[in-house]
Amino acid sequence: MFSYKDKKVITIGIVSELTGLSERKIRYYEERGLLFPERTKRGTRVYSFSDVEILLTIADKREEGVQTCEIKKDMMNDKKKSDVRNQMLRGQINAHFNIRK
Amino acid sequence: MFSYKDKKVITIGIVSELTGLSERKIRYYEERGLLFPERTKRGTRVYSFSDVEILLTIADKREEGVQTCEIKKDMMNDKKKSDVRNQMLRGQINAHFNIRK
DNA sequence: CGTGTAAGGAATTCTGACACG
DNA sequence: CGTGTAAGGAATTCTGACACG
Repeated sequence: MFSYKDKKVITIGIVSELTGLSERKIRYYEERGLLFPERTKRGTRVYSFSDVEILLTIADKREEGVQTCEIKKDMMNDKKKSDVRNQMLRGQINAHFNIRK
Repeated sequence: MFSYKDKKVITIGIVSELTGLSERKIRYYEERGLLFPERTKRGTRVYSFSDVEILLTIADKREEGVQTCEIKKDMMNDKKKSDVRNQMLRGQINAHFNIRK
């Protein structure tokens, strides 16, 4: 359920190299609620590979001129869809096991 | 072929938290040739999740009193074995495709 | 709105060395 | 051999703000 992909261990400097985005931009997108890094004890932001992927998506949309609030809506929608998908999957699994019972 | 697990993106402070090992130990095990972090442009060491796993293995062995050179030999052996395994697998795949041809 | 930058402080990382054993 | 520590410097990260637009 929890893989390396979601483990928050990458500091902002590395994320900046990985994405080509300035630290300013990365912090700003967080401020806008587009991603949620964790913090180390001392307050340094740490990101996951998933966060890096999100940032790359944001970078693409920004290049197209899409505003951060629009990007956020899109991401919420994608999340909803995948939530629905997960619910359906769970339903199917339940159905499967009910038949077998 | 190349996954998040092998991507070198974690700085030594985070690795230290993740493994419970002091930075001194982590650098020393590198000096002994047990793992090979990369460096950022500015010279900071960066590690992968694989490196973190290696360090946890080292920590276990060190607790048992095994010396670093012994640990290194073991790791070389394990590597050889998995190399052999990979060769065998490749052989099987080739055989499979030869039959189909 | 989105992003750059200068500012000052606090925490990080690096290397080479001394210490103990 | 394996690890701690103090030392000094260089690079990182953080926040709040001013700037432009």
